[in-house]
Amino acid sequence: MTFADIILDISLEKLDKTFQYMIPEELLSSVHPGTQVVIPFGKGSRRIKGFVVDISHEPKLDIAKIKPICGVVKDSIPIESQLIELAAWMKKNYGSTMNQALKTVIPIKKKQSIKEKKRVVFKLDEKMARDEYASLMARTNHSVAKEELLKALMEKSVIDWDVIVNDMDIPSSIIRDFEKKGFVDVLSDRVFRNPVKADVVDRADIVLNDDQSNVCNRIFTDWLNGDFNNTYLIHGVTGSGKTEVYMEILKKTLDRGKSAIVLIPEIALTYQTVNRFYDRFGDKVSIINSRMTPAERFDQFERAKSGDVSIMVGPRSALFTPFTNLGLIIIDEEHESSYKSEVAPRYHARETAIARAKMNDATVILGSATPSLESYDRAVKGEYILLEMNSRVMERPLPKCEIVDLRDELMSGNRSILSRKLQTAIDDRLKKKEQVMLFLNRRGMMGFISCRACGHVIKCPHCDVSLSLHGGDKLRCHYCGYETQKPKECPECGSKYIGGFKAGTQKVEELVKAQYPSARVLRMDMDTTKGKNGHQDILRAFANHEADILIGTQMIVKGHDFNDVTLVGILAADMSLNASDFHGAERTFQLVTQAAGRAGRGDLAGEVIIQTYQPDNYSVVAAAAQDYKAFYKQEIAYRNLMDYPPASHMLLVLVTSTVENQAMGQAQAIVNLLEKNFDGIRCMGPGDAGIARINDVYRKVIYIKEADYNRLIAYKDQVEKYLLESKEFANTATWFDFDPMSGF
DNA sequence: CCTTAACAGTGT
DNA sequence: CACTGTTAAGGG
Repeated sequence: MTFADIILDISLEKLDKTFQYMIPEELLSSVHPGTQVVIPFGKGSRRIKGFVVDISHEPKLDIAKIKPICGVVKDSIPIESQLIELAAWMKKNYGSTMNQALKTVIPIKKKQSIKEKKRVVFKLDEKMARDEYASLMARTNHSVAKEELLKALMEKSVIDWDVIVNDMDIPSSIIRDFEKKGFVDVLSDRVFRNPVKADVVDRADIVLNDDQSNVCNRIFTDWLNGDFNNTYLIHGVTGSGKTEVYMEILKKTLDRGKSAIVLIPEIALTYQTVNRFYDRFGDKVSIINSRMTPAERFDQFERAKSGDVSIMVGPRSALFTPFTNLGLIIIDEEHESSYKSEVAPRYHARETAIARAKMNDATVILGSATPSLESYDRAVKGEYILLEMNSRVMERPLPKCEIVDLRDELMSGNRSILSRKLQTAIDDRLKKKEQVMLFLNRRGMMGFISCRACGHVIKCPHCDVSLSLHGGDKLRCHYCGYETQKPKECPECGSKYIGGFKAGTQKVEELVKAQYPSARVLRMDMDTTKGKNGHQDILRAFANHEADILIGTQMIVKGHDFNDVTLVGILAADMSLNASDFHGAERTFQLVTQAAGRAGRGDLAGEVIIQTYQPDNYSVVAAAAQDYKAFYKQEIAYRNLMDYPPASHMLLVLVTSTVENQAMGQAQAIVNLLEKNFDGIRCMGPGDAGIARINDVYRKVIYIKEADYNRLIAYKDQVEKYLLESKEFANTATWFDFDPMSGF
């Protein structure tokens, strides 16, 4: 016996529960998640349409109460079907409940968001109306409400639904009654919030350079040959003009009568970026962002569904724009970790975009100056089509990069955060009235230990990632749980200058202000950007040259072009390098490359100074040379050697509990279960998570490496099944993350 | 969401 | 009593 969970109207918040129906034998093959079906509903078993969201074999209630599905709706498959299918795919591939997946994919209409304005139109002529009124009054006990409504309609033949229900205090059932009797029609027109008004500036004058037109031509040729469902990776150096390429391809997509989704990292979703799309495509473009209310976002999706707009620009969640004729998905800055969801289902926008594109025979374009290793590897293997753009627009030269060895600074007695080289360079720029950006990468720093004399970093002997400091004197590996005492002196050179690297943007700001009292300094980090537009205000102030030096974290790397910036200082490239997960080198390369790309955007040539304790590290060297291929070669060798993604896939299982040994017990039980059931499985852990305790909730992690993604799914399914059955560690919560992007 | 059933209210 | 209006619950 097979059953289907069916949802009636997904977008309605109050009706978001599913109803179970039986699938008749003959429909078994045609019913799957996403299918639209006709079902008998309610007491009279009236026929209504619904969507299948899940298939199961156990009845949830008395089998006698379960009705069978009447049939499958064949023609005109609505967009919801597709999105539900996508949700089912996400559930399977990333692990979550079907409900979580559905909520990710389809925004719920909140009660207050009555975006429909209904009008009641009177259909009776004067004579009929008077007759009806007379017969109503002639009744021994006439209905006051009906009388009132009839009278009102005789005076004014069109009345807003809201006015009748709220102001006149007449129940909606009476209007429905009138409608059934044919007295009135209920019409509804849609009013959308926040419609974009913009004029198209036809910029026919834009001429693409050779690289740019080669990329466009390649894709257009494929399209001409009817070859739409490809994934392209555009690898273009910083400043190579990827956006113009996107514009051309978008235009062609619209010409084909198709719609497009453009994903941009939230942090780059500034007024400036979005304006470029408005300028080119006017009100065919809509955007969504995280500051919008759910109702506003819902409206933008509705506009897309109705064909009102054809291009949706937004962060990860814009991927689920309900376009019925999707032809193109662009993911800009493809390597950004914000494309990975932090909540279940922990989907990656890249994979999910490819899955959605497959359903629509659509094209996916990934763009980056520093592609993720996963993507580049797939491009090298031919899974994606690699398109390179090596020249910068206007032939601007790449900035001059210099690596400064911080160990030398220490040896010469300079204990400052700023190297002597950087200090003189800043002096020089201040004199010339040019601008300086100082970049401090603090994220992902989880208390690694390094030697300030020789730069040696203490690593796990089993996992080759940095060990983290715990409780002052213990070092621990976040992957396998390996633990050791913190050494008193450097095991390499014997120096006693060994410890954590402690410096925040605030400290740097103080220092810079003290050293350059005449300079105007701006700081940009989590603290200074709390306000609604804090972000933009600071960037705008800096762009207007209201400050000479901008100090910040990753935030300053994206968004704006500052023409007067001729010096970029990267204070400690090691910070991200030694984050305790295997992405360290990749992230460092990306950050240094992107930060360096900020210099020399205008007419003046740029200079970049990279400070590091590990000047020979390939990620620093390659970034300084803006040489992605060299970096890729080194890094992929490391990943292959250690069997980290993309060489293999990884599944992270996180077990949390307020009781530490509950969490540990559950985690151990999961490992035991998997090792018993799957021969040769490679489980690491359980160990403490990177942050071992948050708000008194203990966090234990298990990592599993496996080349075959489907086997990882099988492991997850096995664990999920066990979790449903076992009650031994009831006080714990467990979730999964496939190919995690950040440490835990 | 829509339907229904049960309950409260009203005029004669 | 006959009928209408109101409200809350149920739907598989």
